[in-house]
Amino acid sequence: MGRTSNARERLINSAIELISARSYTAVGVQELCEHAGVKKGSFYHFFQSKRDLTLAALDTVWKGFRDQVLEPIFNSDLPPLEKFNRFLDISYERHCSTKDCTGAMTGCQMGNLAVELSTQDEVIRQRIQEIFEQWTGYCERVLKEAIAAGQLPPETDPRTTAQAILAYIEGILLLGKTFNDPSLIRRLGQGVIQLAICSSSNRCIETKENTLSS
Amino acid sequence: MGRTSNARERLINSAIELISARSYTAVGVQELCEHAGVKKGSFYHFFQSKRDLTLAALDTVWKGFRDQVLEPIFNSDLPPLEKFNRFLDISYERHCSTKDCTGAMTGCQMGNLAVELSTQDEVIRQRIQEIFEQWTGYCERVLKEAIAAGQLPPETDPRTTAQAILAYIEGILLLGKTFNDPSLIRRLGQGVIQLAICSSSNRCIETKENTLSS
DNA sequence: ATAATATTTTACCGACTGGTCAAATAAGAG
DNA sequence: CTCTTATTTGACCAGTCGGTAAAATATTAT
Repeated sequence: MGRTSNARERLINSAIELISARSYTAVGVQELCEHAGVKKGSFYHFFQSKRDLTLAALDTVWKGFRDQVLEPIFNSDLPPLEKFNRFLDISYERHCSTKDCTGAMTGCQMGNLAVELSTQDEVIRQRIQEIFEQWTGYCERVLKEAIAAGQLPPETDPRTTAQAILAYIEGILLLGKTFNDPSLIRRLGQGVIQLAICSSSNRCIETKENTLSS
Repeated sequence: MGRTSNARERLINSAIELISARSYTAVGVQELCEHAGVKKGSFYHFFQSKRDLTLAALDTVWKGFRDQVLEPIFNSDLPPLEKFNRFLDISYERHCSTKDCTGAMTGCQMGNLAVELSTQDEVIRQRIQEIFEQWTGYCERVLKEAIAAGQLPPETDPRTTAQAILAYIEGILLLGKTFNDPSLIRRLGQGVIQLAICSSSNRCIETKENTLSS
């Protein structure tokens, strides 16, 4: 009963677009409403607070990223370690197109929020921590595949290595944003495989084939 | 002639403390003034704008970091690659002590500002870009030392590798902040040397000695 | 057609935003 | 001691912040 509306979805989409382009604090509820074509009273009909909308936007971003990027790549039949290269190729394309549209490389939507809000909003921090843990879960499974396939030494610690890879990716996006230059994803992305090799031993171990060539 | 004052320095110190703990936008001019014991009129006697103070704070942070951390370590007589491990040890200690004091790991002061403001303030973005370029300059020199000492393959590209290392460090600090857990610096920091090895060739090359052991 | 309800609208709140200005004041140099 | 100048002070600005409350309005299920 009662009427229906997509204002909630419009608000979430506006939040993703505006906050990604600028920052959480730099975008106000008023601007969010104007961009979504929603009056402020309606905003607070659908969300308890600006933070609440941000949490919803965060979930939407994560779901989209997981379903459209992570799942297709990490469930594909590519050789395990090749999946990281494929991931970086997709990331490069995505960040190029947003830079072509807006003039600026915006970096990682989740990493941006984490940096801005982790010390200020414990709920948001924990949500992003959960997301990053799921994120590394995908990497971890691929690393185990690679170990099973003999492409990584059996002493490799999949969990730590997965975290190292995520850290490296986030760092690349941070640097790319700072330099406003997506090509850093290309240049630095090549090193991501090195992070996997030899991670638990200090000696370097030969890989069986040239599985690392892009 | 006329009186003297350290209000300018007090404002810079307050900016470093408050903005590092929260964020640029989350800290207002009013709060900055109260924390520094300065009236707002004085603020605008010393600085043209909030952004101006932030640029001054950025310079102070960078100078301190360079003089107290980078220079002592990278100009020391440690084996070249060992310098990165030493750097990470110091970083770990620093982030632990700020977490013990404030309850939160705050991450990289410069990286935080870069993430928050790169898309919004071109002047600040460029300043941080310059800082990061100097930062990588230190890494680059160490990598060249290591190549000369035969600890890295001669095909190593020092510039790209230096950027990769900075990206990895920034990523570790981002993840550490998100998880509010400085121990990530320890756990993930071990991988930093892997980034240097084999970075330009796709084959893994044996290091001459166990120069990488911590 | 109507009743129940989901949505929209409008007006409003106190607090705070970054920034301005001119007058008051204190301290250095001569 | 005085003159000059750097600093301090407090009042003020328009605009925005996140959030509230209640009445008006559609809309859907019956």
